Amino acid sequence: MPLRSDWSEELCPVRRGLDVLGDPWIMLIMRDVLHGMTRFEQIRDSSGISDAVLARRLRLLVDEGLLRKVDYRGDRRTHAEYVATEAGADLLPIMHAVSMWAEKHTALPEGGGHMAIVHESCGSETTSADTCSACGEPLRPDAVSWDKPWKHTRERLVGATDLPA
Amino acid sequence: MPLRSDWSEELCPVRRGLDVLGDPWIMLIMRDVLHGMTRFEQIRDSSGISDAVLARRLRLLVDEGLLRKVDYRGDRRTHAEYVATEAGADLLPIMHAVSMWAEKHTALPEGGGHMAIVHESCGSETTSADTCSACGEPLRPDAVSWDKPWKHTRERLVGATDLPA
DNA sequence: CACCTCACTTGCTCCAGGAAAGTATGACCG
DNA sequence: CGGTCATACTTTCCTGGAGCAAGTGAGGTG
Repeated sequence: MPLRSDWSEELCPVRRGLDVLGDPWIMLIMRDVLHGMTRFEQIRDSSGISDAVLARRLRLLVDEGLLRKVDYRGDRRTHAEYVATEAGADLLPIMHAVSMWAEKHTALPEGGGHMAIVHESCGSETTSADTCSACGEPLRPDAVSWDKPWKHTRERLVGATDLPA
Repeated sequence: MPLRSDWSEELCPVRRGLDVLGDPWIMLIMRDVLHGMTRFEQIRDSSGISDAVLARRLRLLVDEGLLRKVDYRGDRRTHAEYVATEAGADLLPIMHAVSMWAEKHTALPEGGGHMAIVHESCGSETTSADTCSACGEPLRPDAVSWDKPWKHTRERLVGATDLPA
């Protein structure tokens, strides 16, 4: 990745992973995409990223194979959309792990609350990042909801769409 | 954290987590510390970080409560040492998740190989980031080894040392 | 007391980030 | 068929952190 020294050839997989993920915006963009926010302006408004940086990151994510850009026929015109590939959807366990770490080790701000990660297949909250702690099944994105009490929403995620619609 | 816009007050826990973790060096430093590399020069030489950036990151990590700085009486003089707190040791599932993602979705470089994460309590490799997929126990850092075939080593991690030695 | 090691700090240049404004494309509107 | 609007960027400008290299200061050593 051109934003920093290139770690894609490192032998340690943690370091190779950080070559892509060691940037605060990457994960935030992918979080939005997995919540069904696929359009440029949706992601920008949701994450607060600047136009220039968002454009660069989206290009990077497409190059790295985490996102796929598709032209989507909306109500009255075609939009550009970014959807997660399997590599992108597979960031979900990392997001869960980050979320669980933050809930345990950062101060809950005013008005916040515990975000439960719910495995819709079995209906239970999971305490593991990658495997449902209740039923033992692997957590697939399209079977997971994030329950956000501060927004009074329970949002179902969307999975990979490797095949064009 | 002063390196970027402050996200510590965000309601979304993913974003609060990225306030600390959205930097490539943080995770790399913590990886080294969990491998028992606790001294300034060890971390610098292992990770390739520059002196100035390492010093700033160590200060940040101490401020954020992921590391604790201790003066350690060595062979002939006292050294500064950085050891993981519980908050620091709890990054382990995130590292595992990053490692597993990278092994699945990045190209293995020349001379590389699969890094197995071994739960020493039961002797099995785990495929889950936070819970041993073989025996179901939570993965504690001091019961985990990383098997690195390219170095022909199997390195036992060290856990949190919240109480001064 | 000159010298060494360790853990930083300082200075310098360069490039990425953030904010705001500009632009290209296509759609719809009269 | 020209004007306006929405969308998805690109460009410009400024500031600040990254990376490199050299310096500094506190202990300990011969």
